[in-house]
Amino acid sequence: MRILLIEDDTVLGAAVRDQIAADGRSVDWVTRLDAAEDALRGAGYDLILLDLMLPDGRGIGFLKALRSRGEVTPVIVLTALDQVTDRIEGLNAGADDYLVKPFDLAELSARIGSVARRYSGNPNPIVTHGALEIDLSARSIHRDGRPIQLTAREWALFEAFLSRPGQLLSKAQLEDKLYAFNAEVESNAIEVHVSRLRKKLGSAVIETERGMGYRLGRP
Amino acid sequence: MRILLIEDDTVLGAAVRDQIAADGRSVDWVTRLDAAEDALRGAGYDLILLDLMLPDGRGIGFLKALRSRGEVTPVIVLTALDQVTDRIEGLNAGADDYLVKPFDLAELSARIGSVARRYSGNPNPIVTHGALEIDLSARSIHRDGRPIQLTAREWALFEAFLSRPGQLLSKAQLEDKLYAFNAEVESNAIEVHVSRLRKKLGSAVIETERGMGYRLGRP
DNA sequence: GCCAAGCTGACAGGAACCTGACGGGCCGGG
DNA sequence: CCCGGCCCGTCAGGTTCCTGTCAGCTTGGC
Repeated sequence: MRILLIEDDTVLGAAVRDQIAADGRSVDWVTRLDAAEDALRGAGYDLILLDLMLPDGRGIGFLKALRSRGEVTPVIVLTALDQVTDRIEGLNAGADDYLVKPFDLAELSARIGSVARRYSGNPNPIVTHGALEIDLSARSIHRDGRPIQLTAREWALFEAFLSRPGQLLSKAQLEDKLYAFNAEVESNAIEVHVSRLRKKLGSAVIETERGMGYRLGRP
Repeated sequence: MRILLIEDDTVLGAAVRDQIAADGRSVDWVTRLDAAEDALRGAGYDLILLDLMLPDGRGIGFLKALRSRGEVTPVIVLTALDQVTDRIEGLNAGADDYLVKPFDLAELSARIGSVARRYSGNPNPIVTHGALEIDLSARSIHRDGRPIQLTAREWALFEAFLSRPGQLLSKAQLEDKLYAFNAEVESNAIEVHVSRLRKKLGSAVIETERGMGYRLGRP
């Protein structure tokens, strides 16, 4: 498993690099986006850790450019706590996960392990859930051979359920996953997204635990 | 930490089970894949030890099926097949580690500890009470592999008993736990909820101390 | 047998949830 | 620069089903 770390803070970068190495994974560390471009040209990375605040450009634009040219390598964004809008923007741009600085290195290892399990090893990482066929790396879903298109928010929501099958997730937890911690969603946005997901995926996929939250139903 | 051991060799199985128990971890041991399926339906395992040669099917297929339905529980494969192709196959199928028989039991402990540390980020504490398996974070209860659905209030009540096993809880204490301080409950709401809980969980779970209150019965 | 305490089926009110509709914001094309 | 399409948060009206209350019954102590 090869990881590309894009981080200009030398202290944090070194700590992250050492942590990844201690987990037995291979890591390349660059501090600038142009260096990252060069590294990616060599290809072969399984995961990108991307800091959003860099000296020579905005990480968001880099991520968007990456996705727009069809790059599917999973990206975990590292962002400072106060950049709330960045976080939402990053999700729309195609990030797979977030870590808000300052983050626990053990947490980083867990997230990397999670991504690694989902994407690596298996050359064709198709997950099935009932009649649904889910390709996590391509972010596509099929049912009966027919493709189902999800929007960014819908995918993020569905992924939250997929990563913890059977787990009960409260609306507050889902809001934390979809939005910044303190981003106030003063309405029933989660309910609406669940409703839209059910319409696309089938009503039995997500179950409601009234008063407590939602969970992914057993296939 | 709950571990599911899938191993048909009774001598080796017993040795492994005893070793894990000696390490202070909880083990369930099954000898067939269909029994493993049943055990997993109850969910809540933190690690699976999987023998690849079993009487009722190939372990590889089992592991692939597990991963294809989104199960992320780490798996350590136990195999006598000391061949490169089998190792590669096992890892591609989603195994996290493997041990080639005959293996040293201390080595097994070390691998388990390693996996436990790596995945300690997503704890899934399972409490058992008699035939009930309770996952507090997922808010799910299983009995004989079958799920039991509780409402929000019923959970709050049951949690109050679980957090103080064997201790007598008066109705006033339970009311404080279930409702806001000044919420006036002028009726037998607690009695009603206890009744509903007993109907779902079994009548022996909660005992009545006439004139005093309720307590969680001995399993 | 009598009374207090607890149990449980039934029910109505309302909190929680669902969903169709709408408009603002963003983006790409013309 | 304008226009159309899409995504997404908000809102309102309808629906579901949780839950407190009550009444009648059972249980247990004396």
